[in-house]
Amino acid sequence: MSTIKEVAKLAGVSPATISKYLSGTKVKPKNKENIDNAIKELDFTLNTFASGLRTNRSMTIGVLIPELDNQFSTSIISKIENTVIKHGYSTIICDCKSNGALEENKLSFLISKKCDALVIMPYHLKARKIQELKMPVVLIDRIIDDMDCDSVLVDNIEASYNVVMKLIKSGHEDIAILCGPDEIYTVRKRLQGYKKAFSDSDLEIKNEYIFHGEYDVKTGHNLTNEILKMEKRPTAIYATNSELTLGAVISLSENNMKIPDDISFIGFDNLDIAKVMTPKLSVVTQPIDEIGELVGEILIDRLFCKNEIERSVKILKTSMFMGKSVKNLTLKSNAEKEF
Amino acid sequence: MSTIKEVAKLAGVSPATISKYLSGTKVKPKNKENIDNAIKELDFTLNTFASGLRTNRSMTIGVLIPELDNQFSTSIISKIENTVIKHGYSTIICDCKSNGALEENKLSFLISKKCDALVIMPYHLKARKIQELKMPVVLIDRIIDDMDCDSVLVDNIEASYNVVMKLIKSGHEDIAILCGPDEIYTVRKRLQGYKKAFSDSDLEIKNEYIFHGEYDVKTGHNLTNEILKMEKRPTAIYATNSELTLGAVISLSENNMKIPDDISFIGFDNLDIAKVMTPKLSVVTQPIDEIGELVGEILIDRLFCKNEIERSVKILKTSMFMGKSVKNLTLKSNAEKEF
DNA sequence: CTGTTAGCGCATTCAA
DNA sequence: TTGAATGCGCTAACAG
Repeated sequence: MSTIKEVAKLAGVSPATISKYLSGTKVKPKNKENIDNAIKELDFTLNTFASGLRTNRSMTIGVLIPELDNQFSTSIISKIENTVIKHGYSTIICDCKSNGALEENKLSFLISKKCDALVIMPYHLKARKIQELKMPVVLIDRIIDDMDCDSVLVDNIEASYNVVMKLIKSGHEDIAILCGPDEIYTVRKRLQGYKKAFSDSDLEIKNEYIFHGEYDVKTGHNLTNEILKMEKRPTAIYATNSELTLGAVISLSENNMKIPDDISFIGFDNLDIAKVMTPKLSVVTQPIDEIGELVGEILIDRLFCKNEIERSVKILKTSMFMGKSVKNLTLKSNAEKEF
Repeated sequence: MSTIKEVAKLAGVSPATISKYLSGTKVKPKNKENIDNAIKELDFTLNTFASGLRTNRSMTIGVLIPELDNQFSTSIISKIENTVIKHGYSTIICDCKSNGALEENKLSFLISKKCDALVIMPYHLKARKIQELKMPVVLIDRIIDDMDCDSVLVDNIEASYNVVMKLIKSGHEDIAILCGPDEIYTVRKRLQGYKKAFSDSDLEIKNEYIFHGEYDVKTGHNLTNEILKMEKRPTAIYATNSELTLGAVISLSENNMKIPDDISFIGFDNLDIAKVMTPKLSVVTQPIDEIGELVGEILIDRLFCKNEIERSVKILKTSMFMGKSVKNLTLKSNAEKEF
């Protein structure tokens, strides 16, 4: 590996000039040419250790997520990368495999790598742990009330509320909801929206229709199997994330339950299969691109403006992809309308 | 951030002693105690920049994969992490979003981060690029013949060969194969196995049944739609990776094609849905855990034994998960047997 | 616009 | 077993 010194010698200038040139300072056109040639000649790249040691910056952004194998996370990461790369930053991605202990390990790792900022989609991470961090942090999918930390998330309560209201308006009262672990912020919020819709409609919330498990395919599958065995089976199922949705759909298909004739269904997240299934699945969709871009922009703001910027909490709206997976129970005629 | 110097002062020893202690050298029991206390007291961690600058090692392993959102990749990464972490190494994961240019960028990034070794699951990366790397590299899913580089992969030819033989023995002669882009090593090998099975069976290879596209869900979906529109439709479809399999299955379901009655099907990779679909899907399964562990072990060997170790090329066997997605055309009786 | 100087925090000599 | 001295490659002050 060649050093700045060697480049300097070859280009006939001082090492400091090379360093400055590399960080954007103007140099004489002739020097520029010489330097460029020397760099190419020696195949020179900055030693990130030395540079980091001096500046205490790594030009990297750490990303900590619960699961790598999740389209929601990876799409957002993709967008974040696109944004920050324009400003010279790269990302280091860590997942904690939905494991609380590993989550803390990985957080330490990102800190030890001297990331300049972090993006965290918390799994079990305690608010206090996040508060202790002495660097810019942007949270995804979670808000910490008494903390000055940027957040980007969707209005999970409203998302669920809209889903359940839609079902209620279609005549459903027995609506099962598939939830993840209660420790996760989005799980609580999505359930909250479900309950609110019932309250606002003066309907009873039936706890036997509220199901909890992991945020994974197997859980969606098992819980749906359970539901189908219930004596008083619900007329609709609402799955609150992509894995639960996938698992539920598989179970329904296995059990020869036709959507929406035998049971109505609304899922969550921008799943490939939602749009290609027959009938198309109605799902809550999150503005993934917008989330990723916002996170990227907030990061860049924080990194470039040392001066205090106001805390930025962005709560985005979800939308619904309307398939044909909900049966309208209020239409008693033959001309039953589905949407 | 505290430094070794501060720890040294607090512990009443010299910085050098701290450094040595941290890298495993024995110290007086009393000193050990003092040092431990001081480290805890100051919440000290090594500065990776300074340490790296001095040693030229980062204790990290770079992992470069085509897609983050792919269970095959992420499961392997998971296993690799489990292995190397025991030896003090961490991983930095990069994906190139199935984009050749990005793949080279990310490779440069990993190099600039001074990774001590790389694991690469190549997308479009040229063999020459890999050869130029001045560090241990373990390839997954690819072998480079005239290069002294460790590889771990499965016998892709055999995997396909077995699939197609199984179909042929069940009386199928018109077998469509869904392939990814021809530039990818596994794509060529899997097609090769397909062709070999035909040759060995003295059957004609029909090029109209060989389909190429991306390794993604949409391609699987579109190609299968195409197949179903063919005048002379094949009696079986073989999808050569997980995304193609998923896409194909969705298309078949949309088109009300019953597996295996209307068409036989064999997929690829350890898909969640394969085992829960009705009927269960027959798929080629790769020994993911074994691959990950082998890669991890090879890495550790390379990193700890500077002396030349022999090149390690591990070619693992795939197996088949036998569902009920293949119809036996040779049985003309009512008692048709499926497997 | 450019060069000189100094030191970031650590690991490694070498000597004790 | 420990400590003093040195320099890894770079950047930031400062002076020119």
